[in-house]
Amino acid sequence: MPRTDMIDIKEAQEVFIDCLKSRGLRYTSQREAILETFLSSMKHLTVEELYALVKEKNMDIGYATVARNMKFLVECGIADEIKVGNKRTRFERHYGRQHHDHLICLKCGAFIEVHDSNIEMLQNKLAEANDFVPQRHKLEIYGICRECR
Amino acid sequence: MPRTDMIDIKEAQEVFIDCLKSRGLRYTSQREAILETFLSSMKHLTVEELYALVKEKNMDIGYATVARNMKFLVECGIADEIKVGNKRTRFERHYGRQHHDHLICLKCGAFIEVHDSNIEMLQNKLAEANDFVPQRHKLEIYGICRECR
DNA sequence: GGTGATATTGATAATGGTTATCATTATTGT
DNA sequence: ACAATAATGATAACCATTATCAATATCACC
Ligand SMILES: [Mn+2]
Ligand SMILES: [Mn+2]
Ligand SMILES: [Zn+2]
Ligand SMILES: [Zn+2]
Repeated sequence: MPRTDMIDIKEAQEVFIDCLKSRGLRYTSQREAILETFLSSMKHLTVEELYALVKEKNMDIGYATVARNMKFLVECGIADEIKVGNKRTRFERHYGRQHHDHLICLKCGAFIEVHDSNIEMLQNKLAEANDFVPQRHKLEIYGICRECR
Repeated sequence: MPRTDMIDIKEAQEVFIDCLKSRGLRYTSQREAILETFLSSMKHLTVEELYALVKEKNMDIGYATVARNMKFLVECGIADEIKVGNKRTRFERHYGRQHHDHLICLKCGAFIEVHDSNIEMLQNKLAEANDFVPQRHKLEIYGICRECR
């Protein structure tokens, strides 16, 4: 694991601990394991996948605990939810990252991260032109990735 | 109801009938009621809402029949599915309309239809730059609409 | 360190939307 | 009319998510 990731995890840990404290909540060993496993993976994980990863580290943990705490990570700004269709919700790191959108492969399910500030700018103009105050958006392009062709 | 909508419904009816025929399926009174009610509404409807509308026209019909046939309408290119978060799937007319995206109000749930060909063009370039063959996309901007401010 | 208050955990049940099942009814072609 | 096939609709099954709650762990305070 590269050093920068270690530093990121330490920082995120502090953010998480502060966020929990401000709500009268505690930083438990389960929460530490979930946070570290999540941030180390660098993938777009489901609760089930993360649950399996935490258990691999000979950590005895319950599915509900993982699910519950991923919600807290989202509320604390450390994780983001990704909902595609009716499939299981996935989570990705949010803290320390910039906004991005996704190209999603219909064959292998890969998430390719992209960003285009021109598109973002035009989106804001589009909202403004409709007297609409934008708060967030979701752009997903579905198709076939390089490897699947 | 404006005349153009009547014509639209007649056209869509033919498309639906042809699509059903090509699959060895039949055009029933329930399917007619679902199609006409759906196309007349001009809204982004859930199965439940459409089910209620069909029943209002003193049509005795089952929920499963509405749900099943909305799937057929999608497969026949007459309707489009809209899935936002984990909320119930909504349907809108597809046949005879051009592609558009949505501004979605977080307060009242309104769907404002928008289109920006520059954004669409940039999306295609973005996909191409990543060696990705786009097939479809979903752009949703969440915020507060004019009426809710 | 002991104590009472409060939060956490994890097994399991409940929920809610969607889809499948299947006996009954309707339609079709001959 | 008959046999074949599809459609319907009540209900059950499914599945991801969320709620419940008894048992356990942690905290603040003395
Ligand atoms: Mn991502
Ligand atoms: Mn629309
Ligand atoms: Zn792929
Ligand atoms: Zn609104």
